[in-house]
Amino acid sequence: MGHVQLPSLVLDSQRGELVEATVRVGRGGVSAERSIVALRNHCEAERKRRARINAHLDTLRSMVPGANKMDKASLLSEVVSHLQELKRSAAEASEGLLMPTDIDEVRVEGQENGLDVGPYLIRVSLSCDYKPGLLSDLRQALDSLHLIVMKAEIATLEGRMKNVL
Amino acid sequence: MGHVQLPSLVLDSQRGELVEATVRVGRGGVSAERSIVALRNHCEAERKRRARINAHLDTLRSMVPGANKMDKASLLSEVVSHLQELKRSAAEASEGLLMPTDIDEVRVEGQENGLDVGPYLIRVSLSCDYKPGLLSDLRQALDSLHLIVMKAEIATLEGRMKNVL
DNA sequence: AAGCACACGTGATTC
DNA sequence: TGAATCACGTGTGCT
Repeated sequence: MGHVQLPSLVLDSQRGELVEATVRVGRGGVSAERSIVALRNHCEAERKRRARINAHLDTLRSMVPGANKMDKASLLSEVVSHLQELKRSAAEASEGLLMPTDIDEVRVEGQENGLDVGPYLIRVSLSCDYKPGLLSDLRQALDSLHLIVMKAEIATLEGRMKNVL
Repeated sequence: MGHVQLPSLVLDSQRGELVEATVRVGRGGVSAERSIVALRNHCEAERKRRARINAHLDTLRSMVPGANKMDKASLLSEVVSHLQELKRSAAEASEGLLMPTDIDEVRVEGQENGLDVGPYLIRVSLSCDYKPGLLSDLRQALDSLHLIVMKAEIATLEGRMKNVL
């Protein structure tokens, strides 16, 4: 297991000086073979490794909108979220480009919240020819159904409208 | 600086047992104050922290296509690449309207109508982070300028909004 | 003081 | 064998 055991070398007590620990186990000096220089290489390599990792971590911080000055764990968590979000919106953006079409469509994907009654989420997407006042009509219909719109994406293209709520 | 210095406590040599190092510096035992339990809490907290980070790292591994069994640095590098790639494809997925994703922008392309005064057409496109009430603010601004909106295209994507009038 | 977060040096493991 | 990666315990600083 990874413990501190039989420290054959001790570092400094002053300025990064490596000192041989006076340890004699059984026969002759097993330690202090040529290790001092090897150890230096080792821990310097490790430092370089940490630098690489932290560098990538920093570039991630710069790419994620609000993630500046977040601790390492939260940053990674945020990166995961953003990655999911981008994958999702990328998928449905390429699908939204096939702007459906000549036919009008209303699709409802609901997902229960765990409670039999009470709040649950549905996702409705509709696309049709746009006409003035359509949005307020939609809003009225939503209100009459006691639905609260959490997030809306509206796109109009060439007189067609797609609406994802 | 962060070195190993004057180890007042030594761990195990066997099964996670904490042993006081017989160190007497000058006057009386400065070490072994209340440290044993505090140290336990400390290193256990640190272990939990590492667990969180590595957990997120693992979920990242599962999300990135070919990044299974990559070392930590390469994984993060790959995550950066994929994040850029997704941002790019998400941006150009909005196709006809290529949303300038990073910077806010207001562009006005005016074209005279032939008359020096009187009605003329302008085409304004703006993109910025979306916030509630932004649309009505925009409408108010337009009204105060005595502008009539002939045609509007509105698209929202990932909290960004593009607006062509 | 008491908690968290980070960088460090080092033992173990793998190729 | 060295080189490279990881997990660990610890020192240190910030709050």
